[in-house]
Amino acid sequence: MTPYGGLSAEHLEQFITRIERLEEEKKDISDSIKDVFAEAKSSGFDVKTMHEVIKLRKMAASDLEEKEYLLYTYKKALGMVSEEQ
Amino acid sequence: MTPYGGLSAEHLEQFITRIERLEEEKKDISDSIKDVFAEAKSSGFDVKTMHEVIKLRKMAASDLEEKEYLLYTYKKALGMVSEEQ
Amino acid sequence: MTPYGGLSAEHLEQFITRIERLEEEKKDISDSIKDVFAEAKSSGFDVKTMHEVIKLRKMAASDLEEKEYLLYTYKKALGMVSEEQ
Amino acid sequence: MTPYGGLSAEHLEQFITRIERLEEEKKDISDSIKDVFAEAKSSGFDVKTMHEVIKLRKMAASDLEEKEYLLYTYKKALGMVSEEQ
DNA sequence: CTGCCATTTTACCGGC
DNA sequence: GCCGGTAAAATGGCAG
Repeated sequence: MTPYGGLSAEHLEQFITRIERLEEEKKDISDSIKDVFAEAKSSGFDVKTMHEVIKLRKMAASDLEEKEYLLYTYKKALGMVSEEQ
Repeated sequence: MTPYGGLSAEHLEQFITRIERLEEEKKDISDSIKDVFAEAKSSGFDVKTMHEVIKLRKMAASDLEEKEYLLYTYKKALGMVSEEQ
Repeated sequence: MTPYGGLSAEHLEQFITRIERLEEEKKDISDSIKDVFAEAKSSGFDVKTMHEVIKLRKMAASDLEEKEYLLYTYKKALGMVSEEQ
Repeated sequence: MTPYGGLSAEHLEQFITRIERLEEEKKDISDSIKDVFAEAKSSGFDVKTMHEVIKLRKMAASDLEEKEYLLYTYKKALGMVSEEQ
């Protein structure tokens, strides 16, 4: 059944409103992040490098797992591991 | 003066940590938004159209006209508009 | 039957290699497309609008109407259409 | 100067046409890739795993560099590396 | 048919 | 103020 007739317009309005509210909150946080970068910059740190560091920290955590997983995947693809492994 | 000697390492760590914390919060909100869209979808609404509507609501009237006019110009140049349009 | 014993490893390697080769070609073409857009941009055209136009050309007439109608319905539900529209 | 007057319409047409042509080629390649996967599948290989393998092969190359780079980046952020490094 | 993943597109932000 | 690259969002496609 298509959402027309009954309360659909209010329904839609509610969803839209909730989303727009959340997007505002999200924007506030983005602004806070910007502020922190600005503060760091005025303390003498290089913003671009900080971005790199953060990005790499995010990646670093999962990298090791992935590397081990790569080996396992190869073996599996070639039928070199038993099922329960 | 370069930020070296003294408290720089801790300093940097603090900035990075604050930012990472904020980015987590931001991600939580993004997830919430996704949830709302999913809920709307399972209520029968079309997610893509909802995105369009939200975008339009955000856009100021003058911007809209500008955008529409530019698109029209391009379509005309490519023969994509009929006479009565 | 699992693909193991005999030539499976070479077999897999061949498939993977063929795919990776094709993906490279695909990437080259993507790059070419980017180049053309860049060229158009430096000739003074608006890239975003070009994307829109291309999308519209791809879309069949009936799909377009459908899409337009759906959007109109949502806007109406949200009070975003004036009477004369 | 805006691109209107003179040969702009033809100009635009040419750009659009070139792009559409390239997109067709790209689609052909995508189809070829799909074919290879289908062929592999009917030879008994698991498509999902193949995707994983390909993805990981792409990542494997750059992982090591990244890890070393992370350390370097930290040092740099703290002013612990000299300029020419 | 649904959910997931890849790609593409858009927006943002810092640098010049 | 513009350009470039970087990160997020959105769309589309594929497997299950």
